[in-house]
Amino acid sequence: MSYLRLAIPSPLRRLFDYLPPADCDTATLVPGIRVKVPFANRQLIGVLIEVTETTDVPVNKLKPALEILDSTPPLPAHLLKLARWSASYYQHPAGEALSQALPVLLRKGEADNYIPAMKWRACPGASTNSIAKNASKQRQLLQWLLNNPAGLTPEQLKEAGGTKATLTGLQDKGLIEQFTPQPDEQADNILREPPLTLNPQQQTAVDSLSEDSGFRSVLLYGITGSGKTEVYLQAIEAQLKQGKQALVLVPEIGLTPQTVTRFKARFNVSIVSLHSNLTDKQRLEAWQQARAGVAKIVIGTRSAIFTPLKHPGIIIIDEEHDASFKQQDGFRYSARDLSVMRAHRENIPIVLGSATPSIESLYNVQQKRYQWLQLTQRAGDAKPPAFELLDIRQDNLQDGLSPALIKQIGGHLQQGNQVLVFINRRGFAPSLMCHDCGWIADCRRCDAHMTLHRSPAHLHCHHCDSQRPIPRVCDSCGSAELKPVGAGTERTESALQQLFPETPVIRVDRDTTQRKQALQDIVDQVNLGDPCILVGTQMLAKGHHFPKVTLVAILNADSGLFSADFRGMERTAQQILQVAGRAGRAELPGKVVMQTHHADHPTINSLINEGYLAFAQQELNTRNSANLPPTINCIMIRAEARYQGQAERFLMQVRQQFDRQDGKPQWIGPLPSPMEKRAGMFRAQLLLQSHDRKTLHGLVHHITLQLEASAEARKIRWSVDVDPIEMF
DNA sequence: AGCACGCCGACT
DNA sequence: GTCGGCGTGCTC
Repeated sequence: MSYLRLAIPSPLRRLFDYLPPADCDTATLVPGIRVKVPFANRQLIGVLIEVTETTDVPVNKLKPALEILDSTPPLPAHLLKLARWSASYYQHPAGEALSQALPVLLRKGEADNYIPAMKWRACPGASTNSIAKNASKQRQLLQWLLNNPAGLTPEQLKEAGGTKATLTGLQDKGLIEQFTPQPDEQADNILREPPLTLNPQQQTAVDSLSEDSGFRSVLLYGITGSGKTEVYLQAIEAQLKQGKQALVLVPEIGLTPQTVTRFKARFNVSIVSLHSNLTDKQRLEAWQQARAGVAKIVIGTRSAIFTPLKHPGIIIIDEEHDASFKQQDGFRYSARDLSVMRAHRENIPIVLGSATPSIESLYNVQQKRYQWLQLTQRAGDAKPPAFELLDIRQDNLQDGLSPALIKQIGGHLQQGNQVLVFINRRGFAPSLMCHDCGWIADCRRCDAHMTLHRSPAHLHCHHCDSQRPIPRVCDSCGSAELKPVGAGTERTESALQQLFPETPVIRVDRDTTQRKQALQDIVDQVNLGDPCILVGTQMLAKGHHFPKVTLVAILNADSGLFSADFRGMERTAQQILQVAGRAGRAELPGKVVMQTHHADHPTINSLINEGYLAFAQQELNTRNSANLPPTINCIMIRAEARYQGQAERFLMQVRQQFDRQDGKPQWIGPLPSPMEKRAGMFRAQLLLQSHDRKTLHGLVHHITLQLEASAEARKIRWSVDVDPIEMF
């Protein structure tokens, strides 16, 4: 008798055996296919791990599977293996990890039958001359098709302004036709526009990535404006010429239409972008096109790491330091680290690119695990920005702005330039305080103050999203003297608008860019070039170029300096350089002014005087001597529970049960999380560290299996975070 | 994680 | 009377 051993999407860390469905020839079943099964009182989609002849479960407990959903596995064998490996590395139940590697529709049991989409192309010998002069739409569309001999999808034509009527019109004239693209067909001209000329450093990088020597992991350090993207494009070009595909991962906010446009402008091949507002159906189709080899370039965020490629050629991780490559809940994998593993297994090169590489990746270079490539020259005559630390200890700040800064902003505006003001806080003010008794409006579900918003007016907790009206009087003493304390983007915006009434002040944060096109409209408006002040958060720091900005002001440069998280310093440095990178492009020299209470802080000074690499080396030394990652391996066990102390007590029991007291691995905690109460739950954490990864992982594997079986552990929510990047 | 079962409080 | 709050148990 044969049994089906399946991975089921449930939090249980084991496989489940089933009887084959009636009249099923088990000899034809391949690992990786999906099987619909009854599980408790519902139906789930499992993935076949193996067909076995034995089972440890009493045979009368086995249920028959309901349906075999695939004849061939949706996920190719090597990705199935990668997904299983990552489940074990990140200590997550295999069934859930496997399920997350599939597009949503396949998880739900949808058929995996890929019908290649028909494309349009111009008929041989077609020319715009045979179109009537007044049929400008048809003329335009035919010209566009003539420029794209590889053909265009109906979606692409719609984007270009093609309607059903224009297409049928052209088809009736025998000028265009529909055809089924062949997956492996090689476009004659891969390039749509000629590549840019490379400087020697870029050339070295492209050459190194194009040589045909299989797996290589490369850290590409490229300062802002040094042309990293051009290196990516030409490295991809080399792969496309060999009929291979490229996978490009970008941070969550990096996947903008402009990013994709740049790739589409360069290449005459099918490019799919797995952005967040695709429907599940579109996502599945894009995934299938990549697997079939039709889509030559796949651009996506973290989850795109499991996209199958028929002819893998290269993987690129842009802004590799970005935290969004690590999933922060559930299956806590790092797409960046997994992609190195994937490239290794597929024997292809991988590029990790950044102007501010993570300390881990720099360490990997020093350990000779990654190859080092650098781009240190800016294109054209662009000069790096000049930094100034503005000591605000003695200053009377006006809505968070020092007099010296206001003066400088005025100066740059007067010269007809633009100013960017960076403040990493949304809302009007981070708190609302009673002037008479000191009471502060707090969130009822979190250990946090409520943020005051003015448009629309309300109190908002940025940790649990709860909202309430602004109280008219103090909760504690009844006084009406409630004062906003501190400044966020809204307050900075209104203060600057009052100071510079003639100049448009444009706020860019999550609240002003909710509408789909909003950010793009702002970028377009700013790049018209008229003087203006941009006020914004993170959003301003990534990806967008503002050539006319000559002054970047960072209002709270200190914010991450004394963070509870040891990565605070690294984050701060990366953020400063990211924002600074917005200024001083092209012919206009840029200046970065940072307001600080710690103008003599040695780390900040070394960052701005000696540069990022010198800073990073110091940081790495500090980490090394303090026994912190990346020189040591970490696993965090977190817990959250309804009552105070409950999570901490639970973790204390875990430690007592599993700490062998021999000092390896090292236990730190349990401790309440830095914000103990969040969204109504009390949280605690227990950290395990060791230089010996095998021992560490072995112990935690043992712990998770024990916890899963324990009745005590079922009363609270616990999770395991391997290689955590947020320490709370 | 879901989902059902089951046992107590406040509603039409 | 019963609707629904969440503790407990189970998943081949």
